[in-house]
Amino acid sequence: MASIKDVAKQAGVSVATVSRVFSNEPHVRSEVRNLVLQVADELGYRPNRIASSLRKRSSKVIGLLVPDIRNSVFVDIARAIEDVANSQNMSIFLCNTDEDPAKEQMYLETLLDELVAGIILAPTQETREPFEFLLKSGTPIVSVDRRINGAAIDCVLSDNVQAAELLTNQLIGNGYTHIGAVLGLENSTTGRERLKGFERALRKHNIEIDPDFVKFIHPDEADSEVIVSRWLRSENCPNALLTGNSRITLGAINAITQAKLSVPNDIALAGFDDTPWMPFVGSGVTVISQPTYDIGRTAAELLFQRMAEAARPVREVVLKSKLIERGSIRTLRP
Amino acid sequence: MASIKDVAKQAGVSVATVSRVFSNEPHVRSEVRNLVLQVADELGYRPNRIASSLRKRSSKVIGLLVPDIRNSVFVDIARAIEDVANSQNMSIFLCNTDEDPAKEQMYLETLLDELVAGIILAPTQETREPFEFLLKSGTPIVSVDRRINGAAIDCVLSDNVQAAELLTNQLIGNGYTHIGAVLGLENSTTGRERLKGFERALRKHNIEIDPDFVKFIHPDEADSEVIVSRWLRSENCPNALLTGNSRITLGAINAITQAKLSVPNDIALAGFDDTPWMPFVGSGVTVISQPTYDIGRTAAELLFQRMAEAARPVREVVLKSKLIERGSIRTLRP
DNA sequence: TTGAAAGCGCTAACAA
DNA sequence: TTGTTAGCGCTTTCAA
Repeated sequence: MASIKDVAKQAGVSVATVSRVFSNEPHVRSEVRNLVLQVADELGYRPNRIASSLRKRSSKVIGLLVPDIRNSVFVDIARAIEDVANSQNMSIFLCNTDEDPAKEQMYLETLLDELVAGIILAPTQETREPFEFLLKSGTPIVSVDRRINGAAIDCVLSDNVQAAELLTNQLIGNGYTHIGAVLGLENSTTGRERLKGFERALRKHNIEIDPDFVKFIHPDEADSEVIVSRWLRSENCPNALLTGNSRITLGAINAITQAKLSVPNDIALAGFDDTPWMPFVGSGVTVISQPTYDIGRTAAELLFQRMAEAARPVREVVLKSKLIERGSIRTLRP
Repeated sequence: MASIKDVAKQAGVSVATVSRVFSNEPHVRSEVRNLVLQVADELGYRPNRIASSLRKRSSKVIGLLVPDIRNSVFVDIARAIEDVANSQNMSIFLCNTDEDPAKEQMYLETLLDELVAGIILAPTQETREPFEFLLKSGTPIVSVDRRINGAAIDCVLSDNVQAAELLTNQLIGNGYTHIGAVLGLENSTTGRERLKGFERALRKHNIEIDPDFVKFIHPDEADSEVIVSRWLRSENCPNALLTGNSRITLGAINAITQAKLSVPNDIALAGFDDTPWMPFVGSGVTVISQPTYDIGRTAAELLFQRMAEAARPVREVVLKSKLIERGSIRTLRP
């Protein structure tokens, strides 16, 4: 593998000049630049990114931490970030935290050891304390989907409170008052804010909030199925369900199907997150569609802006979700 | 940030000794080792991975190239690889190629520039030639889901021919003879092998193969919808569909729904790739379930084995898919 | 079992 | 506009 020295020697210039050519620095005679480029091409030279990173104390890589890339929201966000990074000739480290603070911490430390140029994360916790070492490191950070309270970092998320209220109103408007909510973990922004929206809608309509009808779970099919199955077997069973993400929705549908019940005849369903298949399960599921790709793209753009200018004012971008009405809520006759 | 020098000075040993401690080399007195560890802890020292990579000419990162992480197969594979990598204290670079050889080439070069320890890729092409530079680099490589012909590299895929034959037989066995196949790109292993299985099944049952009923597309909803819509409007319309992945399946369902037709009454459907939602679209979709997570895990394991022993014999692992019968094929009365 | 020292390939300050 | 040179932080001979 040819190094910068080989190119310099072969072209009869110094290594500094070769470095300047490949860093697109202006002060190089175009004659010299062309010669260097030609020689580099002949030798098959490519700059060693690791050496460059060591010297500059920053790599051309950004770290991405998500709970689980298999979640439709996070895979869209990841794809968007990768697209933006790619356009800037940068790569991304993919890290799944599984909502586990210890795993998250381990990954963050590794990312710092790798001298990443920046980090985008969906934090597993909302308090500032576990991220203190990260913030102190000075590495540019953007949080997505969730906030870190009291941390002056850029943040991109969707309007969870409003969205949950919208979804709940959709149920209430169709005559439902016994609504069970199955949400993601309570100590995350999304879980908490969606609860807030849910409760706000109920309160505005003077519907009593039954604490048994609100469950926070590890946001996947399995736990969702367990909770919903239990509800379906109980005497005091909700007649409508609010689900906190697409996997929770699927778990709920599974439980309903296994109980030989059907949506929307026996129970109404309104969920978070649109996916390509939501139109086709049953008679379609009414959902909140988050602008997932835009969230990722915006987060990446904010990160690059911060990398370019560390002192710029911190921004929090809240993107609008929209309600997509389909066939999972029938109107209840009073 | 404390460096190895700081630790050495503070502990009264040489940097070599500190290096040995953190590389878990045996020849260090345990007394000295403990002292170094303690001092390192006090100073908050963590080895700089970039410096280590430069010196060792190999990083603790493996590159992963997939067509699109949003594809359910590849996201599972990616997750599995990440799990294995994580257990070895390594990170992964995520790269989406979009089935574009130029993008793939660009990423591969970047990965080499980053001195990755290994690469796992689902190649966009089957010929050896575009990967010549990669093979020459000596970087450990494993291909997943697809082969590179004539390249002596480890490879993990599923039994595409058999699976396609199984799926086609399922349709034929229920009385269908006008079967349209919508498959992924022809120049990939999966596309080609699945066609082979499809044709073999037809041939064994003496059913004529209509070339108009075989389409290779960019494997996503949009193109699938276009093809299937066109078929549905034509006079010579298939009465059953074989779809090459979950997104193609979704596109087909979309086209069928828009044509006011239904599965399985008007048209039968059998597809590749099981997803959590396949049981719930319509009366469930009969599919081939590939062992996606296992494919990824196996690929990562082969890669680590090759990293440990460059000269070991090349392995090709073919994992079994299974047919999952659901409600998308009704039996045709003759 | 330990240390001294060379050097991985690059960037950037400084000098010319 | 170009070159010289000193490291970035680590690993790895080689010698002790």
